[in-house]
Amino acid sequence: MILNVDLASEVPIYQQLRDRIVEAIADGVLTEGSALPATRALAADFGINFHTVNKAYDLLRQQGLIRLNRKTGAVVTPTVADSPFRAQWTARARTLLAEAVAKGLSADEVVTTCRSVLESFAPPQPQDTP
Amino acid sequence: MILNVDLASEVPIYQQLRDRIVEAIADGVLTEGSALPATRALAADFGINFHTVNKAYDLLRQQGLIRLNRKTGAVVTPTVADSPFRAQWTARARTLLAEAVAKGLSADEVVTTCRSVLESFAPPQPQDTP
DNA sequence: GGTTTGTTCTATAACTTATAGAGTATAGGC
DNA sequence: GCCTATACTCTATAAGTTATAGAACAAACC
Repeated sequence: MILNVDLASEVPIYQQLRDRIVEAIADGVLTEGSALPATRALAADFGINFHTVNKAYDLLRQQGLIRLNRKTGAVVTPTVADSPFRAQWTARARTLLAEAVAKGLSADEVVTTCRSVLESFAPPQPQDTP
Repeated sequence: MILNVDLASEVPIYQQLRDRIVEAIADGVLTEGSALPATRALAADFGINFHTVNKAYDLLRQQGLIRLNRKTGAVVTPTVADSPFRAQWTARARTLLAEAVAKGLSADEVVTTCRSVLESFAPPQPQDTP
């Protein structure tokens, strides 16, 4: 798993880590049951402090995307989008979509962009294709 | 114009203000040439410091959505989504969309939600409908 | 028992958020 | 032309956030 984190960015490192892991889950790179690297190992990889990785993992745990175990480490868990999540997600989407529209993009352009991003996710897990 | 800002939220006030104004522009509540309230007046409305409003306006100016003048105040300007904006917007959309997919929403559900949010924007300016 | 892993605690420097007051520029009235 | 109202601009400051750091603890596993 390759997580692209920019240490020079103004976006907090723990947030970038969280975002990249969420994207990896959406991508299907990380599937249910996949183990994430140990906090100390991942921190060493990026040359950052393990507390920073800890914070990213903690956000993911709060969101219900991973489970943390003493020895097992962080494991991706199956999740269901509940009603509060949907409402909060829609509110955030509203802001992002508004930004595109305010900058003059048409609704169709925006939908097309979203669809193409979504298509780049989750390559259907290899099934028997006779 | 009613801007719904939550002073108790963990989201910075200036960011909420910016987001609500962007949404008002997308909504068509604020159109090209519309004047925003004066910083001190808006600050007084919310019972916050005018510097905080200033920061929100400054973000909008950096994004090219409004223009600031000494006596005229803040005015909504026509904008065009350039290539860097599109790229950066798509990257942000990727993170948000990934979150929905990671939480188990289907691509279709997500597209439908986006489309319905987009439809709630920009009631097409009243034209002659014979 | 020792290793590996997450968890917790305290501490600290640099940056961000929000507030505050004084200063400066411009439009319009006298 | 000068004055005043208005609102942007600069500097300062307190509180909170981000990232780092070291030390220690707890549980699972070999």
